[in-house]
Amino acid sequence: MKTPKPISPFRLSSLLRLQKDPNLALKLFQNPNPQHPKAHKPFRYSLLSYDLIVTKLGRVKMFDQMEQILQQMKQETRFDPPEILFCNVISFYGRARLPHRAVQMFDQMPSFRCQRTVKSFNSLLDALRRCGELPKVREIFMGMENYVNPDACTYNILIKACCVNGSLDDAWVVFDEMRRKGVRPNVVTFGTLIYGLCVDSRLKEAFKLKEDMKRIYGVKPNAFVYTSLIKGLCKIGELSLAFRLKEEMVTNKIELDAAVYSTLINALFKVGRKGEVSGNLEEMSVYGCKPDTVTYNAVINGFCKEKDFEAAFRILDEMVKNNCKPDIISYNVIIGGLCKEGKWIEANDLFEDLPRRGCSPDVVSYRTIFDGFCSWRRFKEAIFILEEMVFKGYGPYSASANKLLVGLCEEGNVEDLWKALNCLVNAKENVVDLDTWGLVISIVCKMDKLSNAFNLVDTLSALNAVN
DNA sequence: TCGAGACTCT
Repeated sequence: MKTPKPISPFRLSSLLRLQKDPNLALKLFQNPNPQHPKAHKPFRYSLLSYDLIVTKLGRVKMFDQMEQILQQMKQETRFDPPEILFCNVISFYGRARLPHRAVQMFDQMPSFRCQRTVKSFNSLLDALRRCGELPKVREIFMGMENYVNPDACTYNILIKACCVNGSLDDAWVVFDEMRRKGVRPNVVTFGTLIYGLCVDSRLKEAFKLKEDMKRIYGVKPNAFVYTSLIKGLCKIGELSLAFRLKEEMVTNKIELDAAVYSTLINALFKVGRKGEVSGNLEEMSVYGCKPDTVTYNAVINGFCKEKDFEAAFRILDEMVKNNCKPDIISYNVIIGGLCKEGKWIEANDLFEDLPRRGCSPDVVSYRTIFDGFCSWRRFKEAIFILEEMVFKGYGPYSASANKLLVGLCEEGNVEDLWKALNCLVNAKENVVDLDTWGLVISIVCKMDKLSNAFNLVDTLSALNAVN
């Protein structure tokens, strides 16, 4: 058999682009020519292939492997890596809540022969904002003017930080400073401010700003601005005004997107107008926007609230058919709905089927199914789940844990009570309230030998140590 | 994926 031709650096990039599995992509990158072991000169990796593999690894949080590739890239002398690559790495760390590593990457950039502009500063600011490191955001912003000129993006990040923090007044201070420094606010600036106002239910001000942005600043509102306003109107039950706003988008030739419809569909279900949902879904295709996972999730949620699980499962099938992958939220909604109705067998079936469906349960899935078992007094099943979730580092809702303990006390089931307590000791935070403790102690003392009461004291001190 | 949103659980 003929040995295949060795892979060229150019070909490696296209193969990396096609490879969806990050582990396989990494293997491919590390050993592009398994058929030609060491017979050739060192492989001349292109900058593009570095960029592709770093992005792939960063997206799935394979940070150790990503750092290794970065070190390898540092040794390359044939090119200087572009700033955007590091901006991406910084933002991966921000999304993964690893502020230290974001700062580290920023600090190391010069050693990669890469100059830092306002873009890297912005990436770092946003990463720190996501991690809630607001004092650090402030500190870096104060210092950055010695190196670069803050741009609109910089101020937008600061405004966002204020809005998320619930301090809209501070957001206005930043907005004023932005204008004083001669930086023109753009559509993101206004979008962020309007979003903040809507979340705070200050709709009057939000609508005024929408007018001002056009009239005074010459910035046209976009779909993002409209969605915030529509959501704000839905929240106060003004659905007809919300729909009128959607019509205004059509009149003003602002492209409708799935988010607008997800918001409206969610609101329709909430006020019991589910009959209008399918009409809206049809209208979406008229405007050329396809429902996405969030839209479908809103529909699934609506059906579950109506206890129409058949319809909910039908939507799951429809998603698959329309090439729209259900995510963990889609499943959590159904599992939660089933649990609420006492259909814990069906809920557990779906829960256990998650891996086969290509979705791993998250902390919400565990808490939901655990609460379902506790509410319907399926204590054996609950303890089984509790063991698994604590092992994974997830903790239950406090109310569910208390339901379990109280239930076991009522049943006088000291053995299972013991098991549950041992699990809860290993949970990250103390979720058992004082009244429940009192009950547990009195039951154990009454039911069991004194020795267990001593053990219980040990358990209690272990919990206190955790606290 | 240098900056903004819509869907689940508290």
